[in-house]
Amino acid sequence: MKLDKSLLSGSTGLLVLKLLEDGDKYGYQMTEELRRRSDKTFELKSGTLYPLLHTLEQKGYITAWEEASDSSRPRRYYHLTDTGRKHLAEKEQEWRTYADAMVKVLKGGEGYA
Amino acid sequence: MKLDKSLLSGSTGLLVLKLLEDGDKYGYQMTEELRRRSDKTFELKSGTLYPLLHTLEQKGYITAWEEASDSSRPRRYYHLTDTGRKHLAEKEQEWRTYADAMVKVLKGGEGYA
DNA sequence: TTGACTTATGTCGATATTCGATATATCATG
DNA sequence: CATGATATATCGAATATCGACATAAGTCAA
Repeated sequence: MKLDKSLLSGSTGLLVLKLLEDGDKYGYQMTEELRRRSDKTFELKSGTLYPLLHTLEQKGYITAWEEASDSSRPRRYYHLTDTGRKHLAEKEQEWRTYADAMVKVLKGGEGYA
Repeated sequence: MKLDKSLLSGSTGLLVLKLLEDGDKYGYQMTEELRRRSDKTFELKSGTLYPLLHTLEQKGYITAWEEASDSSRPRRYYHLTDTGRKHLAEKEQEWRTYADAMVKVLKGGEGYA
């Protein structure tokens, strides 16, 4: 089944921050883990992920550090800051509020009309 | 609490079609009913609603008819077509899939790492 | 009666989000 | 040695939403 990607847009930041709650991770790893944890529902594209990570870093929610490596291209690990952790908690609450409201509307309007 | 409007963006079309499932409605009425049924969580702006209605009409999901009136500005009522009804069912299913995946990710990754 | 508020539909430009395409580079596997 | 996986990144296009603005009729109180 082809899913409309825009159905939950705006929540990608929340998902990424949530992944970092468990510990530092690098971009590609996040893509993989998100696919796994969501049973292939969320497939983050590189064109979405990397600009998003830069934005989250600019906002102070995450910080980056580079894995030391001689030969190959270094991995950029990201770390969830205290500010990011607070922001994540707020966003999680917001999502629950929205999801609850959605359920209410989808339940039907028989009792209202 | 100020809610981030973009958190569930993309689902507005689904909400509007859902409202029309109960019967024909006009734009302003949808705004009111959506606010009521969602306990003030969803507040549809006119700048969002009217262009959206025109788009849904173009796609054949809804049809419009004007309330007969001599003096005042006529209300534009919208009707859910069969195509729209099918589309609504698909979108509802998609939303449930996404919401389920969201819950899985937000549950935490302890069991995965 | 005048001013404010609600009802009602609509456009426009700005902003944000996401995707697809493209680019680059390393490593493992056949 | 070519293909695919790993890994990060940019760019332009498409889309969604909002805030501001415009218009116009009805209601209600000072």
